[in-house]
Amino acid sequence: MNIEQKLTEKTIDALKTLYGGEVNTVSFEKTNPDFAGDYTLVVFNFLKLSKKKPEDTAREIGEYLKSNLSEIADFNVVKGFLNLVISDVYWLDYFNSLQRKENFNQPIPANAPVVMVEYSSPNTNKPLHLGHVRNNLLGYSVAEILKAAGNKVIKTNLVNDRGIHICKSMLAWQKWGNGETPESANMKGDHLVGKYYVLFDKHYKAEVAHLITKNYSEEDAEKKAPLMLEIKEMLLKWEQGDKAVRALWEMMNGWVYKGFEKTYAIMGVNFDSTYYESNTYVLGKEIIDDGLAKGVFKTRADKSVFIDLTPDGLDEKTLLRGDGTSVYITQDLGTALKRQQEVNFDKLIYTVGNEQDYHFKVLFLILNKLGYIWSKGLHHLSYGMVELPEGKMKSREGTVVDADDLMDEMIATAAATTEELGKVNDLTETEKSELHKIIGLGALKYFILKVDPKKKMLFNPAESIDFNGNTAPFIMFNYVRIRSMIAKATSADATWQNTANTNFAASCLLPKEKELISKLHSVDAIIQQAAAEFSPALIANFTYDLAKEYSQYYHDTPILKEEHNEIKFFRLHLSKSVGLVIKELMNLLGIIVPDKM
RNA sequence: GAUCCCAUAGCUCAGCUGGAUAGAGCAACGGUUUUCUAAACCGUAGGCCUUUGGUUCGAAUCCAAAUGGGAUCACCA
Repeated sequence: MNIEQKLTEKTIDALKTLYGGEVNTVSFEKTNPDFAGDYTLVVFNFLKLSKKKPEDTAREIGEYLKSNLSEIADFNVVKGFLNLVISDVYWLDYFNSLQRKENFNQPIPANAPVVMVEYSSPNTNKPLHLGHVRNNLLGYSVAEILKAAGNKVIKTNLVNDRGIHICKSMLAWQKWGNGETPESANMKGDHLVGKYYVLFDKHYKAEVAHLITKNYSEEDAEKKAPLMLEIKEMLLKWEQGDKAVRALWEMMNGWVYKGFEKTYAIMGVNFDSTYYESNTYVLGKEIIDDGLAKGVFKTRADKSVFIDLTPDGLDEKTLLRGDGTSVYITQDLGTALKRQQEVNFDKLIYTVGNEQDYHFKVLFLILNKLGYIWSKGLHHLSYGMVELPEGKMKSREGTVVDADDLMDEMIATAAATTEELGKVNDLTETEKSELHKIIGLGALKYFILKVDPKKKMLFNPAESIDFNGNTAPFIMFNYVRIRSMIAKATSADATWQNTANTNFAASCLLPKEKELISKLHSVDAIIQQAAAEFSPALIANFTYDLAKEYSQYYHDTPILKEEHNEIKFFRLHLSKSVGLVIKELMNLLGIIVPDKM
């Protein structure tokens, strides 16, 4: 039982003994740094029970706790706030018992909940941009956090590899590509395909403009433009399985996959399974029949199937076209059912931007109405858009920040900064470039993940991402100092590692040391909270706080230079623990920490 | 027209399950290095927590409205 649970339990006892009150739960908070103490109980809520002044109530509870809990060294009362001072002995004992494991990926019990995390879900007509980067980093990190919190996690990707937008780049390449390939163009496959997607749009817009000069309405021009007609025909051929179209489709998608693989590899994300919409888009018919049989869905005169959600404050939603073909939501219904049948998940997390809030609301509601109990386990991890100073990114208007370019720039900046500081000249070129990658990508990942996923975030390309302050390089820097110090200590005298801290006098514990131990004490709770809220930002901000505390400690406190071995060894052990925790928490964000920098 | 989301320092963000004097980083200004990695540390300055009303012993936090910003409401995905 940890100290918070003990406090809660004894406080409930205190209220019963002192005032005869039955209370189910009380909550403590960390004492405000301006006051003496570790935990604070706000007693205003108990005045009805005590029928006494706040100060008296607080004092009486304080006295009860002090005499019934050996961990409490002292207490003080300020107005209605009861500040409890936990004894140094408790913190030191806790630290001694803390056998911090090397990483959080402990064996997961066989009966652990199965959680599927879907993320990335790219279109195969253009390269990934900053918006996708946020999606990928979030999905990957949330999956890792869920693992650390004791879940069986399956990372999954749903690739949008078909549809009219895919045909656009295909047609453009066919018309104007002259057989260009990624090799001949010396270009990543996804970028090459993206080039033709943009090219299509350019020609298409020209056609539309031309038709408008011939007195077509804008709407008509968009529909009648020759390229639009060709595209529709191509899509139809694709659906009919036309050999030539399919071959072109497979070739160009192949290019894109090769490109994506590279991007994923450098980004450091991965998947346990991948679904392709070209396979899943026909799914869902089963569900349609089921819904019709249950009377949840209805049929219109033209044979299209829909559900009336107006009683739920939503609209009518079409689920199947009149010609019997699937729409987006049909496929999602089918894919959800298929996944449930295949992996029997307890939870399925969809990492998708908040522009699709309505879609997922409808999707979950429909599954619920169909009586699928498992639909309660579905969750839309809805994240905010990444905006540029001039607004939202738009692929077609070219106002996107390309993922590959951005990562390259980050690595280049990291390289320049590292060279300038010149602290790692003993590394080989290979080691150096690996280090630049770790620092540059770490900075980018941290920059994105430290923001609450639910909120939109702003990225200003003109201002480069910081390497100082609340950043990954700062956190890494503290880790590296610890590593360096420990290496020195060990090469001088390795015995410290085997020395327990049992002889260390609690009276020597510095306030900062107590704070650091208290911080380590709350790591597990933070991980659980981050898992419950699907929020890597909580991990990021906690890790920064820890690193900052440590940085101050490191600055103010002699460690290697401490003369008394007992104290020196304790400080080394404390530093080592902080280092391990930093490493583990950063890994949950998908960030690697270097040994030198 | 309807629904949903957002508003905290010059900028980017924490804090939001109600609690004490609202915190970081960047940018600005000043200081710290013969001593464990200065990508650091310390200090100064910077706030009507968009506004108004309500609930409460107590509101940045909960509720309502207003204002401003964003998104969504396809037989598109």
